[in-house]
This record gives sequence, C-alpha cells and structure tokens, in this order.
Amino acid sequence: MRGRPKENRVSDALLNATLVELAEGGYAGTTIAGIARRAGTSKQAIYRRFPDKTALAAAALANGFLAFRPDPPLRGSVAEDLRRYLIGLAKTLTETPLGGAIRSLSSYRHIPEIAAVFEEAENGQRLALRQVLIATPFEADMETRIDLLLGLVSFGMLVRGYVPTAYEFERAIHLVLGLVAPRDPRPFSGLPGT
Amino acid sequence: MRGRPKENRVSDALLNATLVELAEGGYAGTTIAGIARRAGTSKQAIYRRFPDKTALAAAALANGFLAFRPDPPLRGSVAEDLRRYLIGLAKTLTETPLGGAIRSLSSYRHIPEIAAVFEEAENGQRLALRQVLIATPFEADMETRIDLLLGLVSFGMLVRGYVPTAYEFERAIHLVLGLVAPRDPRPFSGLPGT
Amino acid sequence: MRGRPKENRVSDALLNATLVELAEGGYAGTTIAGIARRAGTSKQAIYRRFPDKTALAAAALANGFLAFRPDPPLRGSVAEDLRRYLIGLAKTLTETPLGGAIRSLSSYRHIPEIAAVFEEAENGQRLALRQVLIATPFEADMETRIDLLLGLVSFGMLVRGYVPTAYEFERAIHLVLGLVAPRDPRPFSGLPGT
Amino acid sequence: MRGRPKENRVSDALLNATLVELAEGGYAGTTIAGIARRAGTSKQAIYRRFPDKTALAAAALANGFLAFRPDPPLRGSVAEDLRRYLIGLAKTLTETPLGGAIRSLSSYRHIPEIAAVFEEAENGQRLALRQVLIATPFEADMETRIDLLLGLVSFGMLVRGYVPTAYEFERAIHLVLGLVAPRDPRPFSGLPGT
DNA sequence: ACATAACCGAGACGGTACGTCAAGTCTTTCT
DNA sequence: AGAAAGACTTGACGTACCGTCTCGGTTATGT
Repeated sequence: MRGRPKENRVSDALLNATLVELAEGGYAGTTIAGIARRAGTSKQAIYRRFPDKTALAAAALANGFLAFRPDPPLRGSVAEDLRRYLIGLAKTLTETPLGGAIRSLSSYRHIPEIAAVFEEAENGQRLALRQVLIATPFEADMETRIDLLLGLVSFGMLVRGYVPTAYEFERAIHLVLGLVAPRDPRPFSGLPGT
Repeated sequence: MRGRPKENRVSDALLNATLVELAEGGYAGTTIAGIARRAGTSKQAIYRRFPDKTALAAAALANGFLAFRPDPPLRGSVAEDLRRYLIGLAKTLTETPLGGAIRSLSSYRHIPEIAAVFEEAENGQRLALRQVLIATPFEADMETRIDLLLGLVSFGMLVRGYVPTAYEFERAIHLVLGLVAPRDPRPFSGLPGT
Repeated sequence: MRGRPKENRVSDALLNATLVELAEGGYAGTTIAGIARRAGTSKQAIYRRFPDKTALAAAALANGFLAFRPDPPLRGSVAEDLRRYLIGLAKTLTETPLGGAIRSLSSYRHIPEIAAVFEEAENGQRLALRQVLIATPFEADMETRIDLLLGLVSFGMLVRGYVPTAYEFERAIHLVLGLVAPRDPRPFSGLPGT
Repeated sequence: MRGRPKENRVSDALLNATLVELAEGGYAGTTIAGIARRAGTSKQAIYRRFPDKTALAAAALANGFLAFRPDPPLRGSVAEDLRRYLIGLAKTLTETPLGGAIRSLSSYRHIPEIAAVFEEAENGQRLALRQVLIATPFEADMETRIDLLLGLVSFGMLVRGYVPTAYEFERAIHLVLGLVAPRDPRPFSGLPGT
C-alpha cells in the first residue's frame, strides 16, 4: 500500500462531527462544509473517505449505534432484564447525539445505505430482546411483544419527542408480559387464541 | 374584501401535490418548482400563500391528516373498537400519500411548524383511543396502553417500513388489554400493581 | 356632455409620475407599481392606456419634451440667438425631470418606440438651430456645426453629468462660429477649406 | 495563496461575453445566465468574481476601454494628430462591442461603479487630447475644445446612432481649431475674448 | 536516499434549488 | 362602466449547498 495513509484522527473527528451536526440541525440543515469545519478538516478529506453525503451519514449513524453496549442479561427475571435493557437503550439515545441523529435520519429510509444501517440496528435489538424473552415459558407472540416494546421506544423518541421514563417502561413491560388481569371480559369473537 | 380572491382550485391542488411529492421524493427531494409543476400552477402562487417550504409542508401534512376520519366506536367491545380504529388508521396511512409524507417529515420535528402539526395529530389520536379505552372497567395505565398501540403503528410505519397487518393488531390488542395469561411468574418486585 | 376630467387627471398624473420615477431611479429601477402608487392610481389604469412599460416611458418622454418651448430668435445676432436657445434648453433639462429621464432612457434607443421619440426631439432641435444659423452669410458645414453644439449639450448631460454653464456655451459658440483666430498654422493638407 | 486559483480563461471569457451581451441586448436584456452560457461557464463563477450584475458590467466596460490603444501623436500637425486620434477612437467604438456596451450602459451613471468607469475613461481621453492640443501656440478654451470634440463623438454614438465619418471629423477639427474665417461679423457684446 | 503515491487544507468549478421581485394579465368588488 | 385591489403566470436575480477538481504542500512506503 503506497502513499500517505489516512489519519484516524481525521476519520474519527468526521464521524463524531457528522453525528453531532445531524443531531443539531437535521439532515437538510447539515452541510458538508459545516461537518468539515466542526471536524477541523476539509471537504476533500470527507470525499476521500465517503462517496457522498448519504454515505457519510450512514457511516456516522452506524458508528453511533456502536455506542450502545447493553449489559448481558442477568437471567434472574425476564421483566428485570427487559427493564435494564430498555433503560440502557433510552440512556444511550438521550445522552449521546445518537438519538438526535436517528431522529434526523429516520425519514431517509428510502435511501438504501441509510436503510441498511437502521435495519441492522433493529435486528441487533430484536435479537437481544429475543434472547431475553426466550426465557419465558411460552414464546407465543414473541415478535409482537418485541414490536410493542421497540415501538414504545421509537414512538417516544421519534414522535412524542422524549424517551419514556423508567416507570413507563415498567408499566409497559407488565402489560407486554401479561402480568396484569384481563381488562375486557368480552374480547372480539372468532379470533385465533381467544 | 377588495381584489381578486385566491382560487381554491389552486390552494387545494397545491396541498395535494405537496403531499404526493413529499411521499414520493422525501423532503429534500421535493422542490418548490416541482410542486408548482405538479399542481399546474407557479412558484409565486405558493409563496403568496406560504412563507416558505416548511410552512407549505406543514400545511399539506395537516391537510392530509384530515383525510383520516375514523368511524365512531360501536361500544360493543373495546377490543373490537380498537381493532376497527387501528385498521382504519393503517388503511389511511397506506392508501393515501399521508403515510409517505409522515415518513418524509417525521425527522423534521425540530422545525416548530412541523412539530405542531404532528403534536396536534397525535393528540387527536390519543383522544380517540382514550374514548375507546374509557369503556374498560379499569383505566389504569391508560396512557401507557395508548403509547404501546400508537407506538406499534408508528414503529411499523417509520422504522420497519410497513404498517402491521390486521392479525398483528389483534395480537397486540390482546396483550395491551391484558387478555392473556401471565407469562412470567416472577415480576420485578416492589412495583405497583404486581 | 363634458369630457371625463377624472381620466385626464389620471393620464396626466401618470405621465408626470413616470418622468419623475425615470429621472430618480433609472429605467430598470422604475416599476409599474411604483408609478401607479406615485400617480395615486392602479396598475390597470396604466395598462388600459399603454400596451407596456416601454410605451409608457416613450409617452412620458415625448410629453416631457413638450416642456421645452424655446423663445423665437431675435435675429439680432446669430451668436446671441444660439446662446439664448442653448441656455434655455439647458435650463429645461436641469430644472425639470426631463433631463433625468433622458439620461435614464438614452440607452434604450434599441427599442423603436423610444428611438422614435428621441429622433423627433433631435429633429426639432436641429430645425430650430438651422433656422438660427440660416442667418449667417455662409452656410458651409452647417450640420457639423449643429452636431458640435448639440453634441456639447448631450455630452455634458449624458457623459459629464452636468449641463454646461452659460460661459462654456459662449466659448463654444465662438469656436463653432469661427469667431476666433486660427490656432494651428499647419492644417492637414489637401482638405477643403484650408 | 491557498486553494485553487481562479482560471484566467473563465475570467476573460466572462468579461468578453458580458460586453457582447450588453452590446446586443442592452443592460436590461442581459441576463447573468445568458452571460454564463455564452462564456461557457456558470452563474456561480460570475458571483464568485463580482458581487452583482452591475459590478460585472462595470468590469466588462473597463476591460473594454483597454481595447482602445491610440497611436502616439506624430507632432507634425495638431489637426492631423486630432484626426488620427478621433478616427482611431471611432474605429474602436464601431468595430468592437465596446461602442454598443457604452450605449447600453450610458444611462446607468447613477450607479457609482458604472460612473467611476466612465469617469476614468473620459479622463483618459481628455488627457490624450490635452497632450495633442498642448502643442498649439495658444491654449485658450482648451477644455471647451475638448468638450466639443468628445461631445461630437458621444453625440454621434449615443444620440444619432452612428459615429461621425472621417470627413465630418475633419470639418469639426477645422472649426474647433479656428481654421476657418469668421462667419458672423456681429458677435454678442461684452463677452470675454471677443 | 529519494522518487512515488496518497494524504492534507483551501478554495474554484459547474449545477440545482430557494426565496424575492417585477412585468403583464385576469378577476373581483366598490363607487 | 371605470377605478382600485389583488390574484395569476412567467422568468430573472442573488444566495447556499453539493460533488468535483486543482493547487501547493506533507508524510508515508518502496526501490
């Protein structure tokens, strides 16, 4: 490999700067020149690494997802493991620019590179939740339960604008795990499983 | 009121064209000139009505939300009413450009005009769901239940890329209403309701 | 039935307002809406009278030229008659908006309507000067003499930015009438009159 | 000096294209996009060099004036030197787009940038003519003589629409230099120098 | 050791979209 | 019916950003 190697200092600064700019100004409000300025480098350093703005955003997002390193499940209680996982996820989303960047990029799923990053991240979270839920005696509706829990996080972050509190997570986990008494004595008729 | 009045034909065409362009090309890919062209009018007709692109997008989104007119609850069964409401919502989101436009604009909540539209729409949906759930004997955790249901819809639409099927809705309603047996014999301790 | 005094008021106000706006802001800086505002009328009142902006400007210019009503020559002295004529012309150009309007429109001779007005005005001035100069015993080079005198006025107004003073006119008339001694003992050879 | 330097090819093409467009279509008829197209470059290349349309026009005009490089006076005869100078000037005005551009810009002297260019060009011509006329035994009325000669050129170009012929220049020079017999035996009385 | 190759910051290049403004036309209401 | 107000289409203006290219200069490897 000939020539001067790329400087990691520049590459790291670029990914971080991109995530912060995305979180602060949204995708449209983020400019290549602004990223370069914040990273203390130049546009050309960006285009030497990434083919275009979307690839840079995708890389920054993927890099940001690496910041979420959930603790392994304790296997004491499914509810407790879920609680620890979801609260850790919420903490990462609120305390790092990752949450803001996700908000900024969530509507660019029509771009394949962005979509791929989101998909991989979602798969990772599904897998982690599945590994917790697998410990329950019954695994019926597992995917629906996961959808409900991840939906709660994404709904809070993307739509309501703030991530649920620990108490809300606990109530939701209770409901999703079926730890509550039936509320409606007359379910719809003819549905499977009722 | 003196002078020539604004033509409703133009105003309506603009809002529709904007929604379609947003759904098809995303916010960044939507151009003022393109909207004018699709609406069969001119840029100036737009800027006479809306101060800028974001105001136009917000107005088009608000107009799009009016397209969802849920049937009134039948009061026969909470589960059935929820099912009808959610399926109707999903139907509107998939069969009109509203769903695409929401996807395109969901990451522009940092713009106050856009955020206000989303907030109002969400409030409307919360209210409708609350009016259904109010019929349950107990109203504990009502907001959390609503969050779970709306979260499922938004998660499906914004993150997974497709709105849940009728079957998925039914499973989720079962869980949220507590129509299932407890799955975990050991809930976390000290939480209310356990 | 008597005429329509209101209409004449509007027409006159339009021509005057146009001349003033042209003098103050130049042709490009003059707007139809601005003229209408200054004239206390509306755009439509303009377009009911003139097909477009250039026609309005041409009409205003032609109307402005009517403001120059030179005194008839006294026939006492050609030099004196020239002096009176040129000073009167200069006075009109500086004391009415005509001068400014001419400056503003002089570079629009490529528009036929404007050119026609200028041509007619120039012809009028040539004719007047010719009627003064016809009184000289010799009429050689009459057109060249007229060109020199009108050229002095137009050069002062259009290029130097101010109309010549009375003293400058007198010196120029002296030269043009040949009332000075030869300055160069060696004229070019072979030219007629040397 | 950091960064990529401006390309002279682009700068030159812009000035030339501007002059030609001005000469052909007038100032109002000249568009930035049209200039860019004719120069084979882009709007942005223009705005990187000039703050606005007037600055571009002023620069193009100043550049155009550089095209007139008069031959040095031969010092044989003042009349002959004047003739050579004026005919050379007329030749430049008719054979390059400079004349047309001057016509197009002459009415924009109210814009300081344009006025400054005209003023400097006029000063240059006054200086050249002064250096020729300085050789005459008497220098009385030198500025008036210069005004008459330059006025003839500008009158022909700006007002009459064509530059005087060589013969007309010769007659005018004769008059201005006083190489003709007095035409009016009765000058106005009491004027200085009569 | 030094030539080659790829890096670095800076900034010009051609393009495209935004938001403003004016011209000229059309439609409504008021007098 | 005409005046006033203000809508309409069209198209230029000046700004900002994107992605590419060029500049002078720096830093590693390979012969």
